[in-house]
Parts: sequence; C-alpha cells; structure tokens
Amino acid sequence: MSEEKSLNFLEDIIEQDLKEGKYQSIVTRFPPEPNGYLHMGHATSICLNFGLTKKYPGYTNLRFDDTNPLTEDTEYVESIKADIKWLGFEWKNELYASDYFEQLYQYAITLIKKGLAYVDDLTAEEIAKLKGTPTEHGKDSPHRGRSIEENLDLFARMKNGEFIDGAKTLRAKIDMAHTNMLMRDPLLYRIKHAHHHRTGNDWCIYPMYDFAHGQSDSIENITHSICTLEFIPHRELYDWFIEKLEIYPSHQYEFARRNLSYTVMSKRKLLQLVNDKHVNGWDDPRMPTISGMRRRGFTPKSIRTFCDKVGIAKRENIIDFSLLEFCLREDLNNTAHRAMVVLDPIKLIITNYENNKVEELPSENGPDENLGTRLLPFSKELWIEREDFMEIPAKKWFRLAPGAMVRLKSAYIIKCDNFIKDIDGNVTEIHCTYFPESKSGSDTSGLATKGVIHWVSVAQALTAEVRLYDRLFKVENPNSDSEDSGGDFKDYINPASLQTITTAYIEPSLKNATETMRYQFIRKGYFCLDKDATPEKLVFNRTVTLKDAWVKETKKEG
RNA sequence: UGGGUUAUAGUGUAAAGGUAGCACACCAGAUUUUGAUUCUGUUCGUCUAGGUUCGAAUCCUAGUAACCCAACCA
Repeated sequence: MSEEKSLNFLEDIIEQDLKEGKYQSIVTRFPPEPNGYLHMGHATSICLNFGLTKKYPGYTNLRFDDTNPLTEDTEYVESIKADIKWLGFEWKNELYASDYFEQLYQYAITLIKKGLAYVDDLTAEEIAKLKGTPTEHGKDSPHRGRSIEENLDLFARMKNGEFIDGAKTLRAKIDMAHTNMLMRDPLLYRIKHAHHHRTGNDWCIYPMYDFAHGQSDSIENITHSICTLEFIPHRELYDWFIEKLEIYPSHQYEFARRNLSYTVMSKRKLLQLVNDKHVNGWDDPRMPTISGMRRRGFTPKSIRTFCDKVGIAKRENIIDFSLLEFCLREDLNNTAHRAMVVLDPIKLIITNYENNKVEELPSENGPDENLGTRLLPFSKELWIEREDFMEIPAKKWFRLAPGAMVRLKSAYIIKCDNFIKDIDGNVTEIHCTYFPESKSGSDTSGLATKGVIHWVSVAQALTAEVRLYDRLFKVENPNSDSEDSGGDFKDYINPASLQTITTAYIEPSLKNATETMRYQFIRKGYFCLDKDATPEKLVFNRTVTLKDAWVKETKKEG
C-alpha cells in the first residue's frame, strides 16, 4: 500500500514555495462571515485550509470576516466554531476582521495621503450609473478631484458620525476605464450607523470586503489565501492594495467550489428552504449544512475522506452524491453497532415452538470482533419485515414464501407453512415451523438457505419512531434552469424526502441508545438517535441506506 | 460589443513531450448467517480542426462550449 497520492495544484505551489525557500512554513486561514450556518461547501474549504497546514509546516487561523454589522451575529460565530471543531480541526488563532478596524482606518488614510483615495458624495445609484458596464467604460465621479486635505477632513468627519448612512463613501482612485470592473474606483468605506456584534457602537463607517480581506491576510502574514473562483477578478485589487500600502505580500489563490448532485448549496437557497418550511430548520437532517449532516448521522471522518477523495481543481464540477454516501458507509460499516429493527411489521408465528419459552441468543455487534456480542430474546411470536415475504415469489427471490425456507439471523432456519389474509387480501400472519437443530452457532441440520432475514421478538420488542430520509431534490442539478426559464429550484424538491414511521419494533438493547452512537439496523441501513428522542419515546434517523442488490434486481424486471 | 477562468470515461481527479492511471457509479462473477461487507473482472475518456515532432492530453495556430465580472454583500 505505498500508493502515492498525486498533488493538487495548490500543493504543487506550496511545495515549490517551500523548496525555493520563499517560506519556511505556511499560514492559511478559514474566513467565514458570521451571518449563517456552515454547509458542505464550507467543509471543503475547511478541509483544504486546515488540511494544508496539517500536511505542511504551518498553521491555520480562523478569521471571521465581520465587516457588515447589519447581517452578522455572535450566534453564528458560536455555531461556526462548533462545526469546525466537530469536523476535527483546530485553529491557531481566533481572529476577527473587526480586530483590525483601527489599522484598516489608518490604511485608508495612507491611501488618501498618497492621492489614491477620495471621498465621494454620489448616491449608490449614481455610482452604479457612472461605473459603466463590462463592455462600456465608466466615467469619473465629479468629486474625484478633491484635494488630499479635503479628503482627509471629510473622511475624519465620516468616521466621527457627521453624515447619515449613504451620504458619503471613500473610494480608491484607480481607473474608471479599467476592463476589470472592480478596478473602477471601488468603494473602500461606507457609512452605517449600526451596532456591530463585537465593536458595538465604536464605528459608524465600515470597510468593504475588498478593503478588509487582503489587508487582514497581510496583517496575519497569511502566505496562501485560498478562495473560490468568483474572486479571481478581486485578486488584481487585492494585490493593488498590498502594493500601494507596502505591506506584507499575502497571495490569493482560487479553486472551484465543490457542487454536490441533488443538493443546493447557496446560503440564499438554504435560507429559503428554512423560511418556506420545506425543511424543519437549519439542522434538518436533509440540509447540507454541517449541523444538518451531523444530526443526520454523518461522521466527521466520512466528510474529511470525501473532501480528500474529491480533490481540488479549477473547473466547474458536480460531484456524485454517491461518493459521499460511499465514504459514509465505509466509515459506518466499521464502527456502527448492529441491531435488529422491523420497520414495517408482519407477525410470524412458529407453530412448533414452545409457548412462553424465551431463549437468549447471541448476535455479533459488528464485523470487528472487538465490538463483541449481545443477547437477543427469541420466542414463538416474532415481527418480521413485511417486504421479506412474498405470497407469489418473484424470480431469484430467496426470502420467505409459501413452502420456502429462510434463516432468521442469529437464530433458526424456518419454513413457511401457511399464511393468513384479512378480508382486504392483506397478509396478517405467517405460520412457520422451525428446525431446532439449525440453531445459529450449533447448526447440525445440514440445511442451507440463501436467504437470511431479521426479526424482533414480539413480547420483548420496544417501539420507536423512525425517520427515513431521502435526498431533498429529485434532480441531479436543482440549480439549473432557475431564474431564466421561469423554473425554480423548489420545483425539484423531492416530496418523499422524509417518511416517518411512527411505530417501528426495535430490539430491547436499543433502549440504551445515545446520540453519539451509530447503528446499523441490519439489512435496513445506518441510523442514529435524533435529538428529539426522549426516554419515553425513542426517535431514530436513517443516515443512509445499505446498498441493495435486490432493489436493482427488481428494477431490471421493470 | 469588453475582460477573466476552465475544457481528460457517466461523475470527480491524475499524467510537467514517451504505456492515458486512480476513485465513485455502472455491468458481470466469487464469497457471505446482513441480497450488506469483502474479493475478482468487463465496458467506457483527452472539446473541434489544422500544425510541430520519431512520438502530443501536454507545444503552436484557429475555432467551439461552459462559468464568472456592472451589491454602500462576502
């Protein structure tokens, strides 16, 4: 197993930098804006930034990009920190762009003094109008020619709160005819008489993203500032500020955000799903948020493995959801405790089994022997899965059917002799005989069955609510054809993304289930206890199904 | 009508002029007291057209397609 994983383009750059002695160690940062919950897209960025400094000497800062007081809140800061920790990463320093407000203010003054920034009186609409379009040059603002002294005075008065919101802005003086729209005298500061979650009412002017991000990187000596593709045009500005301010030269590198099939990832769309009640909150197990996935039962390791397998590049992509499921199952298969649960019950009576007799049969907790075994009560009356019986067996069917034999997992081989139907034709009871000498672990019957099914003893069964989750969207790319065609991503919502089973029969050992435990309900999938569970009422979420070759077989028949 | 970025199996990602590889998915088979897991195997790919070269995914030329850029958001 000496397979050498090839480097992605960022690792190539870093190894080159290290080799050339440009840096002895590297510094990266994860820069969320505290205005929402983290989702799978952030997870790839987290794994990337923190992963790089795990692989190479250096460290990663957590820096909240909190330059817009109107949308940001401490509540989000806390959830973001919790999510990063849950994913298994540790930041070196917890920092905030707002920590640098004073320094940023001084940088602005420096630019003004160099004649590279000016105070503008234009309204947002007027500025937009003069900005031009991608194909047409912009025009200079009438205030572009103000003297340095006047600009200094005006900017100080902006800071001192002499003007109302929107009355004035500070802009860089670059080039209104630039082909890069961002270089057409971008806004540096705007007036917002607003309360900031950290600086309170200290400031009434706030820096824009472009004037805060690069300089924050620089202040922290970030060597590799990694962001997504849409920031490519910003890099020119990023470099411009660093050059004019003559500060530490951080460098920005861009990669393509990861898109997952059958999900949406934009904050706006996720917010809409929550607000319109298509899901039950940000941590709904169907949401691609970190909190939702955690509640669903995803493991941090599976997410990290996924990010690692997907890799990193610069082209548009939609990654198969099945790759994420593969990583999930791979992890869960090794760690989840097995349990027997019947979701859609039908009663099975073993006619030749002694009344009132109860045996305690051992069953393995998992493929890893260290997980040990537990005892399952077995008796004359059992619940089995309705779908494990077919009155008229299909081709290649090797579960229960009239006259057919099947093994009850960890127990005996049984043979179906008879079944009872109600007036509507529904099977209500199955009668079988068992072979005492076929007992699991000491089978001398010489019988062999291809089919093995799970069961729960009626008398000892407990009940639980089980929530079966499926993908939230019916189509691979719910983002496509939105706005233009009049279509909407919400049109693609899968109406069957949640199926609630109010009364499932569970084996008694599940009474002690905890939220951190992961289970495999044998033959049904991986499950975990939901936070809604109480000692009186257990609630389980299906994390992901098991792969099912039988379902494929039935699909082949049409 | 401008500028920027990207094109490799169904999906994602490697190959730095020298055998187009890996993973997931798919399909087929073996094992199996979970139709799971595990194992084996098959099919399938360099955006197009030219050119350079003994040899091109890679270099050159010309096209084509997709995405991004006109928030006092980040």
